Amino acid sequence: MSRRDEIRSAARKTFGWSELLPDQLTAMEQLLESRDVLVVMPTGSGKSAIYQVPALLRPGPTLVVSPLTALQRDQVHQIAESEAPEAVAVNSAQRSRDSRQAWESIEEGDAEYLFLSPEQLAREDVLERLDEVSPSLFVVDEAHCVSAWGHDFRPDYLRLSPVIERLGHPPVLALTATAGGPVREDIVRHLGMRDPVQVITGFDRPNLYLAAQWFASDEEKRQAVVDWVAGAPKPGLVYTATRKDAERYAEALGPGAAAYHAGMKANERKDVHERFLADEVDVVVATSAFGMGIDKPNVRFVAHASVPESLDSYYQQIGRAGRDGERADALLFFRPEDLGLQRFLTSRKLDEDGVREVAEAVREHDGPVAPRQIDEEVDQSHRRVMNNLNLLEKADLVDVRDGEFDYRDDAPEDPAAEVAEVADKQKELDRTRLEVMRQYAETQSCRRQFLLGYFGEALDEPCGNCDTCDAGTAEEQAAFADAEYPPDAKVRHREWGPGRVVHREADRMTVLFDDGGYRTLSLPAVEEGDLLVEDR
DNA sequence: CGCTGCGATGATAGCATCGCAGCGGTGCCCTATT
Repeated sequence: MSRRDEIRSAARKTFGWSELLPDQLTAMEQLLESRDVLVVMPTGSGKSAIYQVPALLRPGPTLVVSPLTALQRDQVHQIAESEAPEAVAVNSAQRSRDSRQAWESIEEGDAEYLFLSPEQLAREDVLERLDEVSPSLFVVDEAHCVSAWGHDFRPDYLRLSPVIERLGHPPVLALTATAGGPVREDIVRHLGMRDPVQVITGFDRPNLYLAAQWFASDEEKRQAVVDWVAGAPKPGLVYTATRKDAERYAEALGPGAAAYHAGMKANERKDVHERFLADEVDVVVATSAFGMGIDKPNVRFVAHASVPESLDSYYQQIGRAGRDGERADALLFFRPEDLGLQRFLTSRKLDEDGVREVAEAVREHDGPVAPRQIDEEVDQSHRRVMNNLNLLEKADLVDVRDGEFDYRDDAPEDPAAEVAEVADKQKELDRTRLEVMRQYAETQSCRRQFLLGYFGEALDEPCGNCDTCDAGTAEEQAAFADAEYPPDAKVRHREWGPGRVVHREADRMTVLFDDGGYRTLSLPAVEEGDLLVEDR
């Protein structure tokens, strides 16, 4: 039996899937060839199947790293409803007895799928148990979290690579619905994926009507959001930047609307979530806390009452609309002042004293030392220690082998200058990502071309299903987009070096540079100063 | 970065303006109390 037949047969017998998409099949096949695979596919297109089936055909258990315990629970239940072998999770949200039983099932070979958070993988006792059971597949679900959260919010996401190595580098599968170029590179680098096969399906969601409205005053914007949502087909989602706004808008929208944010009690959040899925709540007004793992087909709009911090987040959030393929609206209510809040939220202040303290602790060990050990020695929160360790690694001040840190002999005693440089670079990238978000909001050209260009996908003609196409400005702008600098074209800048074209508009273009983030260049200046050459 | 709320000030009777401090998002985890 050929490998493909083997896969198809297992999919049919165990899960009852009579057909697999070509991309699914390709990814599964590569995993069985022991290749690392990065998959970027829309939610609802069967990403989970990509590990669920090959797991059956490889000898050991499959480890799935998942960011939320709620997601883990859902996945365990979903697998329990199929004919597949048992799935279990180990986390702090369940009774310790359940976790103990989960380990036993895995160790005895009864369970095939094990769900863990990255934080679990920072524990020595967990790693020792994993050593014993030798996972044969290492899956990172919602892999964009590596890039989105790893750099500050959940630093253990950047420490998965040593875990993978310790386990003998089983094939690594990274799954996500949203990842542009830099995010993909981040995932590959931080997971230490080896020559990964990339399976990327198109980003376009043609049934989403894209639009943005510009406001000068906060009051007008608020009124416009409320009026528009009141008249829009339901159900829908409204994203706000703050918890307070989520509550305020929910209040203004009346009884059909409910707020959702991380400041609410767990049972209230669960209740809103469930009532939304059951069509008992028309509109959820939420912060970014709402969304991951939500697969509701009939969401008719995603409105943003305030800009998110990047087009990556924006695309992720609007992607929750129109999964049924019917028309849905993605409307951004934009006010330039709102960018200030995002600037604040994404600006991480360098913890200079903390880095020094952590560096000192690492240096005091003559040989390599485990992060866990430093965590015990230094009086800082786990998150803070891990972030500071990550910074030392990024600044190249330590050698990291098998997950252990060794302060380099040739590194300066005081890490401050080197670490500041690395932190500044990250900050600059964040700043430029936000700037592209502003450009999307203010663009006169086809919004879909802009959005797809950001993800490295060229759309030859204006889409005809966005506000700038309706207004005719997209057509005017399109006339400028000659063949010279199409989206994704490689260029080289005198100062910033190599980069990729993201967007082209009348007399300016936006380029993502490997060093320097997103930059907008004036075309006359480029031509006059001979700043850019095409780089093939 | 920009909004909100507070108290002090000022000009003159019920309020207007200024300055300044505080706040703003995402979730693991595990521990000490009810």
